[in-house]
Amino acid sequence: MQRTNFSDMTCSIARTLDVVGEPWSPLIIRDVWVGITRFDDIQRDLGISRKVLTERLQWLVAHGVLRRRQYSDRPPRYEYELTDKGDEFCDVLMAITAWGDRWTAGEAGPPVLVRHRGCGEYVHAEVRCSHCGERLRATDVDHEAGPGALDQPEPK
Amino acid sequence: MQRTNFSDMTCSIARTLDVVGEPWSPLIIRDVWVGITRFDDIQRDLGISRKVLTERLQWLVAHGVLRRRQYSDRPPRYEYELTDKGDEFCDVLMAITAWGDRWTAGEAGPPVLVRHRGCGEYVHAEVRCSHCGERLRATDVDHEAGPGALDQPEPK
DNA sequence: CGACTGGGTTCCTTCAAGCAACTGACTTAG
DNA sequence: CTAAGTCAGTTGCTTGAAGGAACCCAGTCG
Repeated sequence: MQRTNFSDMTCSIARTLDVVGEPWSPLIIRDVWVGITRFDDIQRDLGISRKVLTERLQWLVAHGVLRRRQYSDRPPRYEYELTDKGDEFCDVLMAITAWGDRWTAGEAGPPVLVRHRGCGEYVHAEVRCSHCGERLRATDVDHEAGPGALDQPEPK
Repeated sequence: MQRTNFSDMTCSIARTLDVVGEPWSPLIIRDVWVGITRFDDIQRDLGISRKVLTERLQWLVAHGVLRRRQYSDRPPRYEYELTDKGDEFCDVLMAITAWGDRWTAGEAGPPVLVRHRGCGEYVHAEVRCSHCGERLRATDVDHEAGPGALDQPEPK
């Protein structure tokens, strides 16, 4: 874990990054999401050291993002699956994918296409207002202190 | 920067995390977004070491997420602002905020409320389909190899 | 029994973050 | 003019996390 304790910050972004703020965790969650759920398969797919994968998986399980599911009794064998908490983190992954497709894919184009089962099209994630449904851009919103804020008047 | 070269991976998530995959960069971008744009103000707000802040800022400028803007000629003084690339990363930050509000805020509730200028309500980011506008959840999409994929048949 | 699979664990090295002090450019007040 | 203050870094050292490689254990199967 990072040395700075981001979970102590009064900021949802920082607290989230405390759980998934290094690169491997989002990639592991992504792998589990697309069906790569076993230790060796994840390790092979990501090229991550077994030690770090073990630690990340334990961390993500401890933080309720993943859970282990036994898929074999003899011998006892486990795979990982997303919890609801992990499921909803995929919103973030989709937003990251959309940004990455736009700014890091270069000439080759996106490595992965996202097809929406509902409409059948290749789509990307759009961030929209939960109330009126309009596109939410950086300049469309104001930040105000919420109930969980400290007594600081400044937005964080 | 991390030792693993995530930019070499054929994966938009990994390439994005190569640029912003440690906790400080998203927090710095968030600060600049909400108007905390000067070195000392960012440093004070985040409690980050001056050394790391310098490095992160230089990195983000080099990767086109931030740019420096001179706000004083005598003495020469700079502040940081979002590029278009950085602007669009705020979509990711809004998705992170929504997830964090839901899963990390606890009893206190969200520290920051997001008010949509368009409809005036306190809202959160919803990830929706760019084509039909429906909510996009983890189980609503399929991943398929795209033009930038290697010759692997597996989704990444 | 040996080979293999699955899922780790251990040890050592390297690198990035944290801390504290320092630096340089510039301005302003006494 | 000098000293103090602001701004934006830079430097040196320590510490913790990641990477790499080897190793380990439990269990199954031929």
